[in-house]
Amino acid sequence: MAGDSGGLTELRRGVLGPCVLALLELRPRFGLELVRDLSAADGLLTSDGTVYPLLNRLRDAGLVTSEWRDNEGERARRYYSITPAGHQSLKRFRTDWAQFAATVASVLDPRDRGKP
Amino acid sequence: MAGDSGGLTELRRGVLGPCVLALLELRPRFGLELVRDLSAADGLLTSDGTVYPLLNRLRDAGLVTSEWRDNEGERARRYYSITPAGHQSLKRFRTDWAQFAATVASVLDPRDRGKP
DNA sequence: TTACATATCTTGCGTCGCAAGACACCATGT
DNA sequence: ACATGGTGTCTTGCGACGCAAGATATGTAA
Repeated sequence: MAGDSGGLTELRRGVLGPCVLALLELRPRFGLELVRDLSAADGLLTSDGTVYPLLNRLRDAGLVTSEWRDNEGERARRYYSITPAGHQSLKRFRTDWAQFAATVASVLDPRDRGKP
Repeated sequence: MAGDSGGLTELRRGVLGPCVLALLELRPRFGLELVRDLSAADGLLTSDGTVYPLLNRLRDAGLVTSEWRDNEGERARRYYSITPAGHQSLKRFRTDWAQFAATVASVLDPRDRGKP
């Protein structure tokens, strides 16, 4: 159960998808690049085995598209791009997340309830 | 997949336990009372079927204790109290959560990350 | 050749929130 | 007496998803 240092793994559930969308909103990226970017972000991700199924789910949901790019002097890599539906989904998640995080913070720290 | 209004269910994973601890930190409560309190908090919880297994897990982990109280004029109810280990776990989660929420917010909303 | 890094993808597993339902108790109404 | 509805605890089956580990393929360097 406690493979990681605490229950942080469970926290990542449902967050990784939107985070991928947010990264793709800046520019298209390939799979391992996303793994590196998310790992760099305070260890949001620990294994590439998480990302490829996740990207497939996002693609099946119509939130991203993928395309092989075989530029000269580069390896052939599959690049993912966000779709308009992905933009919309991300936009909605941003407000959902803000609300959710605020709710959790208020339960965790009831002092801030009344208001400063 | 989109049974609820978004993927909010997944967000609750790993958060409900600490939220229960935070409520028990204020005072002991019984199961259905926790259900009502968490439901009132912006729908952090939807079913009592979530809470009783969760309380068992917290008890097995030594984070809460439970005790039947049969006061006169009241129904017999099982009250849960937080333990010192529960306090410690909650304290740690508060910092973990603050860090995690900040990380997610920064990925979702990349402000001044030095990188084109 | 050997060895290692890069890159994509698959498999099996464990956790946990959820809906639905079972069971028991108590108060009230007819 | 009997039925009804609210309260309270608990169990079962399910589905979603992050993770570790491994498979495969290719490019670069010793």
